[in-house]
Amino acid sequence: MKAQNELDIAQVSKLSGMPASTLRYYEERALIKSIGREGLKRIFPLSVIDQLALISLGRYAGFSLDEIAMMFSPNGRAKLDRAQLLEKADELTNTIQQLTAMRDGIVHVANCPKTNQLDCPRFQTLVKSAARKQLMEKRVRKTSHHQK
Amino acid sequence: MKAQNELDIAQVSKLSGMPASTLRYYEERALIKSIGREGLKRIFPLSVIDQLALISLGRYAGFSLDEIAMMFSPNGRAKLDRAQLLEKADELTNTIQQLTAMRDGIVHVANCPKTNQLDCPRFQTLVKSAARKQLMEKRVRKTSHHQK
DNA sequence: ATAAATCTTCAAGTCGGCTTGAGGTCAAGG
DNA sequence: CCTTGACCTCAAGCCGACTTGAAGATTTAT
Repeated sequence: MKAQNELDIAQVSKLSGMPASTLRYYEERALIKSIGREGLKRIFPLSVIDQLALISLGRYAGFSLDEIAMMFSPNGRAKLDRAQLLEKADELTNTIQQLTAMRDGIVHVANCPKTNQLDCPRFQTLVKSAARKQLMEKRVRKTSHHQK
Repeated sequence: MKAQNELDIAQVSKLSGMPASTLRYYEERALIKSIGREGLKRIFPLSVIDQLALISLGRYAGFSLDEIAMMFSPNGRAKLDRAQLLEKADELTNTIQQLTAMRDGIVHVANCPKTNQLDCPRFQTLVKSAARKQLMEKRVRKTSHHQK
């Protein structure tokens, strides 16, 4: 007895690609809201799909769930703050630059004729700049760039 | 009674910028090796500084400690495998591209005149491609691009 | 009517990379 | 000789974002 613009958790899960456990967790964290219950079962509005896509995007861009939560107004519409967005963009630019330097260094080392890479001056530079950045930025990188 | 090319943990900590607890942890994980003890106290060879820089670099590039451990031969010299390095470089290239797309999208949204960003077609595209990537790659991104 | 499927809650577990804290040991300085 | 302080060990805790599992409720299909 569900309206055609309402979804149960299984449908949301299928449409969004997220497991039901994640959806419950997100609701607990107030990132999404179910519109009611049918018996015990949550009913979500169709709009939750867009919200979830936005959440994916935010996560992907490096926002924490707390940050994302703050981007939704109490009524559930997105309220993306321009300054905040540009700040995030800047952070991404930094990260991109560093990763680029890193990648170029790695490629160089892979092709470097020196038998012991530690002796390659360019490698040393790379190592040192990475170390310096770690110190300066106290960057907490738990990044894993591998998929598998 | 320490030779001039040997360091205690406090000196290593100061030179590397890493807390002593991290150094002990790295030794436990067999990433570094102390060369002996003076009483209870660990003595490290000077070369540990280079190794730690290399470890920083590796972490920064997204290697896990396990991966890094495998990059050191039993004698402690780095043995960087060319194929492995190039693979890492490829991963970085992917990450860089995605982050770049993300940043450009964010900047666009920040400047987009539409009042409700969800209505911006470009934003929708961005959101969708992010969602698609998450599904396809099952990328486990615990990345946090923020410092603080 | 009853069994199977699907949902519910809540607590606890997982992962990686450390940090923290309690309690113990040891070398040097006063 | 004795205190101080730098070091030690080992176990436990922390973080974020979920996942897992047990036990119960409800709906749906037979």
